[in-house]
Amino acid sequence: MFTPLTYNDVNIINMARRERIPTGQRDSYHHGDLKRALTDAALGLVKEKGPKGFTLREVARRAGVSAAAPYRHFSDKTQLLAAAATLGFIQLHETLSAAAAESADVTEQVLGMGRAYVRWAVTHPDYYQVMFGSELDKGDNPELLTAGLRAFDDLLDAIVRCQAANLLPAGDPREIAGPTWSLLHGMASLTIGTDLSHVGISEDPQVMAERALRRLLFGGT
Amino acid sequence: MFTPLTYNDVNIINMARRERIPTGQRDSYHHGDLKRALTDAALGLVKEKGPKGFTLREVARRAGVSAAAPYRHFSDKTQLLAAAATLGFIQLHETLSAAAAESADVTEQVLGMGRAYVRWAVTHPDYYQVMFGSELDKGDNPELLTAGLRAFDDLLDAIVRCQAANLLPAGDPREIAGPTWSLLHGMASLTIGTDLSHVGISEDPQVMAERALRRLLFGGT
DNA sequence: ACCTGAACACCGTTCAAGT
DNA sequence: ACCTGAACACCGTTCAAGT
Repeated sequence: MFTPLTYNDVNIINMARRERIPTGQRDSYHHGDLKRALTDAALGLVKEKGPKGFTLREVARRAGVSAAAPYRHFSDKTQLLAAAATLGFIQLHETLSAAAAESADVTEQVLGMGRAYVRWAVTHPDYYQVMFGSELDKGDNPELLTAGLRAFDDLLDAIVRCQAANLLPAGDPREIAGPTWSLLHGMASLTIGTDLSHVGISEDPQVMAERALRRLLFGGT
Repeated sequence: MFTPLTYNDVNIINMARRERIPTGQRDSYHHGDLKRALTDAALGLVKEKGPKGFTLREVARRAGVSAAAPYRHFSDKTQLLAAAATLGFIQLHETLSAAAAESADVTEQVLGMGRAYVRWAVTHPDYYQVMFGSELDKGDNPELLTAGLRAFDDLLDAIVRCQAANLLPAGDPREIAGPTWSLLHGMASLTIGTDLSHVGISEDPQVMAERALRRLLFGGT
């Protein structure tokens, strides 16, 4: 709605949807899709060891390729990480829009998206850390930026629907989306880092998020 | 109030308050305080290059010592980073308690703390990233954990004062502190990562934080 | 008790050379 | 056009040896 799909998005989305080709079935990548194999391996490595244990050489090893090969497809380590983060944002976007589609009540749509946001984050902590914790230069990577914008647009759309129903004050929806996203991101990130539990807060982040959203947006009790 | 000072805290706090001794003035650390010199160098390095460019060998170099020397004082790189993060939490705590002391109105105290929180975070992005972004095992480092708890207690105390004044619902203050901290942390962290501006939100995070806190806590408009 | 020197097993990145 | 091999300048960490 706010950011139309670009040609690159379509590529990325196709990339995400194409079925996985087991890497062992090819004896050579000369005619295969090494770029894809590398992002796949990167995703697996992030899932296994977290963004901290992510190594370009190990990714190359898993793809069955020399340490120098990735440089034909990514200018450096960060760009490969950015590709992984991009796929994460696409998954998050799909999760959010699916959550919004689950109810006809616009209020319940925002709340459901809030729950879905923290649920996805805490069940995919490694992706989430790559997406937000790795000081990726989003300005440096248009595909990553667009994928992030699409996820944000889900939130924005839900807010606009509430405004249209007079359940939220009219005006620039981003003024509402900013604090909303901050709340969700903060909860997700503090939960993943176990900071909340260290401080004696053990509540389910999903119910915590819903309660807080109710107060923040609709003045609920 | 919730977590009394331990012996270690006192050490850390003294460490933070002691005046800096220029490292060049000693020809040998055999009788000096290498541990202190290392944390000083670490702080400087974090400030210059961010947590990503933080290197144990470079820290040792700056302290004028061999690459192996730090291992007499820190079991590994993470523990030195944790020492830096600990000093960050002490600074944050001092900032927050100072902010709370600026007003007699308890409502204004929480709002002022909120503003102070995001202000400190965005003016010390490198510290903030070390404190929250570097997957430091807080359970692994009691001094870090305690320093973090002390900062959190500032928030908790302010909330308790509002409860006592019947401006917030009675009950476990942590149920209110959780979402509050999440909101502030989310705003700080998205601002530092420039995610908010990428999404078209350019509002001053301090005024954004105050407005959102008003709504979240006091049902303000 | 505290530090150095040298070593080990890794990194990210570059570049000539191969096919 | 795409990949390899070898090299470079780094890391974190360990450990015998020095003072």
